[in-house]
Amino acid sequence: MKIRTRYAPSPTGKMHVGNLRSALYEFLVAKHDGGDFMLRIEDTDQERFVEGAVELINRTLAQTGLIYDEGPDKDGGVGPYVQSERVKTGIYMKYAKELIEKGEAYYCFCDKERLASLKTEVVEGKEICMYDKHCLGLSKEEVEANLAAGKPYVIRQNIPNEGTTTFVDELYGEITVDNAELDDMILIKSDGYPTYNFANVVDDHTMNITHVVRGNEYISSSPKYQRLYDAFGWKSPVYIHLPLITDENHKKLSKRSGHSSFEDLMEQGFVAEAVVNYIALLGWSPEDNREIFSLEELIKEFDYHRISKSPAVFDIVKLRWMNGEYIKAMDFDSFYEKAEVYLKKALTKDFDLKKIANMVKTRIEVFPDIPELVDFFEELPEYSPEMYTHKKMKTNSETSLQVLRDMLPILEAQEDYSNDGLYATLTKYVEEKGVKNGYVMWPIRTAVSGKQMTPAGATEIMEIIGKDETLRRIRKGIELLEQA
RNA sequence: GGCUGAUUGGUCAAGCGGUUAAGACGCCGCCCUCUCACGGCGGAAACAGGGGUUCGAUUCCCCUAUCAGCUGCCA
Repeated sequence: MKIRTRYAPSPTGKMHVGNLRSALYEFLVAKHDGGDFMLRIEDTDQERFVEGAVELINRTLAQTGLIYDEGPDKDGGVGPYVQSERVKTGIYMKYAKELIEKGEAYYCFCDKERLASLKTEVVEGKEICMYDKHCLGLSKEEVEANLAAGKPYVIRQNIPNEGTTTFVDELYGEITVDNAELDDMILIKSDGYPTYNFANVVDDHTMNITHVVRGNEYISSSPKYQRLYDAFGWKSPVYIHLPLITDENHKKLSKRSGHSSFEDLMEQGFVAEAVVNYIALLGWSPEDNREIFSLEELIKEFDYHRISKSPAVFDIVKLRWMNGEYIKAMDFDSFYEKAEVYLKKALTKDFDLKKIANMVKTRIEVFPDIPELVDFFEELPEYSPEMYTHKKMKTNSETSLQVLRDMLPILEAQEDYSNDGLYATLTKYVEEKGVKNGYVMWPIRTAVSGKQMTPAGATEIMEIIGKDETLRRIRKGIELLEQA
């Protein structure tokens, strides 16, 4: 049988790393087996609906390559399934009534006040209560009368107080709970909309979802869902509950913890492929030690049995490393395409940007790293003469001053300001003096860059900034050292 | 509080009764080198604790601790 999975987000905002990983795994579970992946918008809570959220979800899925296979669309294309649309078909109410007839659900007319009076214990600021099945005792006539009177109602699942319920998760195995622990959850709200709890079961069944892949937070309500499947006489799907992704403090990722939505990551200069690759490895590992995977390769390698059970910390440092790997692996043209805008943030003069881009390619992890790496080309920064002192190079302000003074006339006379030409000139001096390369290179590089570290050597820098600017900067260095 | 689950270096993780307990990120050192980075080599660093079961437990069971999730007419 063909595997069918779905990503079922509620449209309440941006997609966070945890959401994205759920979507990824759902996609991979299906695609690894040649199955279908669907998108279903769970918007039965009208109050929480956020304008534009559906578009955002669609865009994120498209950017990451998680293309869904089917779903209704006005234009004849493929769109997501939308629960609020399905409500109009009356499907949820129809099934809820079927449950009532079977005695697995019942009308409840209790108002807020009565429900509030049930609340007994307060834990961590939250009141805890279990519904007392008050309305289960209503006679058929009483129910009819209430209905006829137009009294607001909800439909609740009827769960016995005895016995246990068991469901099987592919990763966690058999999980059993006492029925007494299970509240008679609301299936249909008083506004006629189904709750997520009910809609997901009806939808997963009617959409022929074979593998329900979802976050760990649903594991404790799964027994209730299992009872629903059983009540309907439906075959339950394969359950795969995913471990949580947390922040560095081991707290569930939230919008407040920042920088963890896919959108934010994109803004921070990460590439989508790297993000997908990284989160694939948060909670799953391949058989071998490989870490770099394209989506295609993930599809090939992904075996859901290897998903781990314990929560994982989202480590932005490792993501940055991985992003750097992706940048290094890019061909130059596509790299330049993305790098150009950041290069131009720091450089306005007439530089050979491609040459500079090449220097920077192995030195950045995200694109926004670029400007501060190259800004000295544009303008020589203020720097301290102490920078001329370097233990290993055996340089200090005196030797540096000497080198700069010696080199100035040579560089003034130099016509060829290509990297090779300059290098030849400098090494000639090195040989004559019988010193180490760095003894000369360090002070020159310092003078022309004003920086402790640069993405290129002295001669490459000189080639970029040209003769006039080189000489200007060297004179400035001499001046600085003379004053010191 | 109750229920459910998780627990291998700082982090991601392999391991599925017998291993010198992989690998990666990060960190440190060395090499390369016109600085830094890249690349190469090496290093420090872990089975939460206690009981069992077993000839033998990181691996299986129980207890404790810690963490997390759930405990909504949210999903």
